[in-house]
Amino acid sequence: MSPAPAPSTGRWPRPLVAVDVAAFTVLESDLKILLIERGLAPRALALPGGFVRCGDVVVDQGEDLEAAARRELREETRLEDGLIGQVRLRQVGAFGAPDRDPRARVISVAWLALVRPELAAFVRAGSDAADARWVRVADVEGFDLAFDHHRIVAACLARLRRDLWEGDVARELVPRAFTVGELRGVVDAVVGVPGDAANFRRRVRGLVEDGVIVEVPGHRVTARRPAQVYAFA
Amino acid sequence: MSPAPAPSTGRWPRPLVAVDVAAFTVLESDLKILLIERGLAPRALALPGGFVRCGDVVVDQGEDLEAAARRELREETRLEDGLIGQVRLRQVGAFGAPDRDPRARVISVAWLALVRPELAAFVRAGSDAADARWVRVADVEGFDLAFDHHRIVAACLARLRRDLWEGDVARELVPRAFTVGELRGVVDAVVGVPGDAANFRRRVRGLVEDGVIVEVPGHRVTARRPAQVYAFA
DNA sequence: ACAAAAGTGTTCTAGTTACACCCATGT
DNA sequence: ACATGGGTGTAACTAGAACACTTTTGT
Repeated sequence: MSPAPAPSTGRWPRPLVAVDVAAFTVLESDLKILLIERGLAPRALALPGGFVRCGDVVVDQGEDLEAAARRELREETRLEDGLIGQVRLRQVGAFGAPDRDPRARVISVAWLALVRPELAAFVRAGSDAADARWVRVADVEGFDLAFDHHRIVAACLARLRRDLWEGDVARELVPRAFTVGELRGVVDAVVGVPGDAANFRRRVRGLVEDGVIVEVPGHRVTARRPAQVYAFA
Repeated sequence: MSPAPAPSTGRWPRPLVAVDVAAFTVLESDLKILLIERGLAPRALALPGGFVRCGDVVVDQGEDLEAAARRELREETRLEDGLIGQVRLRQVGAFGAPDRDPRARVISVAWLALVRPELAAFVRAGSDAADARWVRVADVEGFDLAFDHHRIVAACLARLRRDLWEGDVARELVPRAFTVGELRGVVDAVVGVPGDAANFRRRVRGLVEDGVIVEVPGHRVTARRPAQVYAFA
């Protein structure tokens, strides 16, 4: 709810509040997640993230949760402001189990981010990160992640798969212009197993009829037969 | 993510972290939500909730977020521990916009709770609440709620409707034993508009065949024709 | 010519909707 | 008898899965 006895002062012990971002992309037909190697404290692989800025708490209450997530993503990946602005963030939930960070009570709000493959190439380590790299989701469980980040990744991944079709998640993982085959490749990568190409095409045709996707003049010239190019409306 | 420079001490300004619970039930064919009249500070209607206990932050990090929500619900409704234990809580999300509470930076984690009508009758105001009452959801937008609780209510309501069928939400809103008509009444109340009775029955029959619902020996004797009684498996 | 991907068509099934209808019972 | 809710039947429509098939290109 909110304070009542002790408003601004902080008579009770307060937790730290952080944001963590699970950024996904599709590269080389594989669903990948962005992990950073922490430059500080527990030197392990982790999701990009950090503490929410609270200002001085009296005249300035600081930044929004989403703004914090976007800022952390920007700082640790060195993606420019303009590029990060294109990335939409979805809140997945708060993780606040008591000893998730043994050093202090930290409650973390997890965010899901979808990054276009074109942008994904630009990420490089920044600020608190010693390294930043895209890791195959299939390989993640083999890694040793900091804190409860394995749980957070699992939750974000579930959310991503759940919202694949509704909530136009796929649109944020393909280049602006794409062929049906490319879109199918992305969806297959997210789902994990390939689906029927014919049915997929039908589904896309439905989206075209609904105006969600529009046909774009050109044709993509591939190694094989050229395909019609589309774009999200 | 987590601390690194300043772990336990709190070098940066820390926010307060609260939990708010949107508890729903169905009474008199209406979907209702539990609101309390705050006994403290901003004297307005609000969701039951309060601050997360963080222990001393060094040897004891305090309680889990869900535990905090359950505790607040128990304290402010005076429902016994055993009864509250039956209520399942689902996390809806974190609300942390900068000036949602003008007095201090407060980040609140919202929880959705479903309460059986049998239990709903037992709630009465407790601890920080001057009053506690069940309010028709349809009437809520007319009320003046504390902080951003209107937003929280909207999010929880959306979540409730979304998960109505999957994630067996309905089971937590009906008495242990129920007739098809009663179950339909609850679902209709949540959805807002009544559906087709015949199709609903068919759907329930499907659940029976799947073993989700089982037929219970007795018959309910109503004002009209007695109906078969069912229970969730 | 051949492989490979683009693109079309067809069938089967299951689920949802809408609506007509009978049944049992308390008043 | 009759209104009311319990309970059944059915036709129309829709979405999806499975799979066979043709077309177009680069090599």
